[in-house]
Amino acid sequence: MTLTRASRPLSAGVGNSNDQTRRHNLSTILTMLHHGGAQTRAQLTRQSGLNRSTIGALVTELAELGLAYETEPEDSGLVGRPSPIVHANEKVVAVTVNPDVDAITIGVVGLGAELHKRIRFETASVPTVREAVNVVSAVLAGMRSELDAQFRVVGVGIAIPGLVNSDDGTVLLAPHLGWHDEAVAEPISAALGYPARAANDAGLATVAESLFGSGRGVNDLVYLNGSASGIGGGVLAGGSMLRGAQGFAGELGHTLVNSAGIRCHCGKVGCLETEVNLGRLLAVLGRDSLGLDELDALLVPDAAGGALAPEVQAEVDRQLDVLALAIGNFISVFNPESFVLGGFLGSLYGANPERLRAAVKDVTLGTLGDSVRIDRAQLRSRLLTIGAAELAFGDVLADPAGMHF
Amino acid sequence: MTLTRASRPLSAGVGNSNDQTRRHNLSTILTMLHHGGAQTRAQLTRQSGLNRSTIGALVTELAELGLAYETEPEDSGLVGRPSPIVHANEKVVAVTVNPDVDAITIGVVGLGAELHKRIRFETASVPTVREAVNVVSAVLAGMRSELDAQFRVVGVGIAIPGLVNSDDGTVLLAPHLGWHDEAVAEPISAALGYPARAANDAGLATVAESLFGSGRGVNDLVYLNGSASGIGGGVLAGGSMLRGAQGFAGELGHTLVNSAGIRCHCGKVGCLETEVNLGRLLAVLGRDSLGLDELDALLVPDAAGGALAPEVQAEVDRQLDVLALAIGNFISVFNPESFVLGGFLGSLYGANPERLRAAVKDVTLGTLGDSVRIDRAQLRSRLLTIGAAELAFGDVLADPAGMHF
DNA sequence: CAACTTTGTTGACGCCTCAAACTTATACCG
DNA sequence: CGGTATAAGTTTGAGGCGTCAACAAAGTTG
Repeated sequence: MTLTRASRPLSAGVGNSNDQTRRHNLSTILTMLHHGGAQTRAQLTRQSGLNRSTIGALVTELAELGLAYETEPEDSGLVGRPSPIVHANEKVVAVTVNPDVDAITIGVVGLGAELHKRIRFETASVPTVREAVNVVSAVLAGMRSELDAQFRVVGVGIAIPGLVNSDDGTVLLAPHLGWHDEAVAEPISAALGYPARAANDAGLATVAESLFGSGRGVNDLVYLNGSASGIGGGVLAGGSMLRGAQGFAGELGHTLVNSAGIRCHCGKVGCLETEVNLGRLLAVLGRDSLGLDELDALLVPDAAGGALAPEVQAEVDRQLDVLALAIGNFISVFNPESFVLGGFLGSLYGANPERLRAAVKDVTLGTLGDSVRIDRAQLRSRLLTIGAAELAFGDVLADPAGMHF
Repeated sequence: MTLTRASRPLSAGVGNSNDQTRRHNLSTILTMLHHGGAQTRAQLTRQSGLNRSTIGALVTELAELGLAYETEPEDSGLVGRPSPIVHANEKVVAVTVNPDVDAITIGVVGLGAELHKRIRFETASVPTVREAVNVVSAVLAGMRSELDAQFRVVGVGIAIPGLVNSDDGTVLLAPHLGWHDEAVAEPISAALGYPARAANDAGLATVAESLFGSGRGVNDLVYLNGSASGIGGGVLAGGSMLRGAQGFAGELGHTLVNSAGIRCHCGKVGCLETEVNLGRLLAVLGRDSLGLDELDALLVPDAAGGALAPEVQAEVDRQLDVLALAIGNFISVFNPESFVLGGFLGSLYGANPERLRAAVKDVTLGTLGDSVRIDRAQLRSRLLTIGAAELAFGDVLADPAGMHF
């Protein structure tokens, strides 16, 4: 069972509550198309449990709203009248913004997570909010005519490497960008003329990975991402993201793993991200910086072509053991179905999967450790763009008929 | 934002979907009465946002179902026609079972969390599942006539100090009871003839405290309970309990707090419950065992009448500092609105609240530590009984019209 | 006591989904 | 090749539910 407290008002005052039903059903169908891909009307009927007639009406309405369209039935070879295929309209797009220390990535993503376009704008130095807004404005101005002609933009999704209050799109603290207590969604929205939302990048990555990557169909998963700037994460619990009171939940890099460790920039001692750390890996590898593919080539046995140097192996194993401690904690706390490891954590895992699995079993109660899956992230470079788009799509998906373009 | 994946079938095949609406609304109103206490129809109308007429119809239906009743309006002194007061029917009850090492507590709790009856049956030794079932059967047989005459039993809720698969009511492991891999809900249901559900006690305590105790109105809270057998907990996230894939989420006592600590029975080293521990407190107090009220009397300054002995103070402060580390972790992970401390953790906190608050601030990022509240649990001895009842009430609350008695 | 205010009650209305009957498009089979 | 079976889109009517508006009821205020 799921204990839930009384939900807030059913219908916000005005309007017939059958509208609510309709809205909910439209939302469900569009979400099925967006997350599950194109499907026949017959499949939608079966999956939703709704009536044939109702699906017909709903699909027609979605088509009229320009959010979906139908194509000729495929030659399925099955007996019976063929059912037309319903697609979420990939021309309905979200603009995504992903500011980083050395670049700002801007994307255009359609329903169904179709990546139409992506532009990486390299910056000379770490951008300020104002600079980021200017870059985004400029890039979008450049493709305005194309955007207007070919697509319908429903909103902007912004993925921030830091603590974001996702209710109002304000950045509380993004250490590596040097942003703190600044409104981000609002100026971007004002500059572009589209509604904008911002959220933590790792949380968005979790969403993306759970919907379109390794976590497909999983309802309880923990995503851990390792980047040069630390470890971020996100938790999907019972099918929905853990937000927390202000939307700051999921700072998994600041879990205690070593009481004798060093002090983290967060003020605590022995945080996961001070112990499991790209910098330390680079140090034993004798490198300054490294792309993810290069890292894989150096660490993953198959790719590395033989055994690792002893000091590298030792550091890898140490980091894996520490990671296992943290994962053990998360298992006790969340009891997830699976873990998804992204960024350099994926490479680290790839370097010695058995060691991590065994270490995790060591630190979990009874048989709990056996049932939990550990996977590498799948979405790679598209991850954040797709996650940010999901943020922007939230409103259309929740109320397809309520959108006014 | 709240990203949620496509919800499962809207209507489970059969029936008009207006039924769904009606069910949902009935559920909402009954839940409001149960959790929020008796209210006038006018209040229900305002809170729910539904129409006056609709509330009228819903209340009438709930009354016909025997789940609610109306009483004469109170003399409010306000202008206008007085609105009758609607009550959840407290004669609709759940039977609760709470097996412990030295006793089995059985309760009868009505809607509105009214505790009608509670019987503590002391056992000579730690009970087996079979013995527990027998005790419950015997106790219920004794009050069968009273139960049948005065109440309507909707189900049985069982609170287990251990890992429980709440889907099928099976105990995976309850270390202190010595139960493992045993069905519990099923034999009790068979013996009593009522539907039965089982869940982890700390999780149920969380529910109870969040609905009727310190956590009223809070949507994101972490509950931590300290007992002689360890530390359990539960997490309310976004208004619903964290369950995890198999329902084992919330084992907060097994969070790492000291890498140089001792090995816990769970296999890990330096778990919260090995460091923050009633046994250690008793040791410095020179006592063997202690009731909670006695503990308060010895630890809490006001009650203790002056300063604590230095070695006691030192141990208290050490445990508080360690607890703060764990709380710091939980803040990073859950970003809760408040913490509720029950059992001996409440006394520990009471002994030096400022120290814990200060230590928590020390280990949290930026201003996050300032906004989080720390409270002692309120429900005390009624806690588990009310929590277990909530488990049994789940079905009626979710679908008031669907119950067949 | 009349005016005012709030709330319960009743019946008309619109909307939604469903079920059933009908139509269409395909495969299967002799 | 034509008839039958099957699956699915389409059309139509029915039933249920919540809203709204008008009216009735039951208090307070001046």
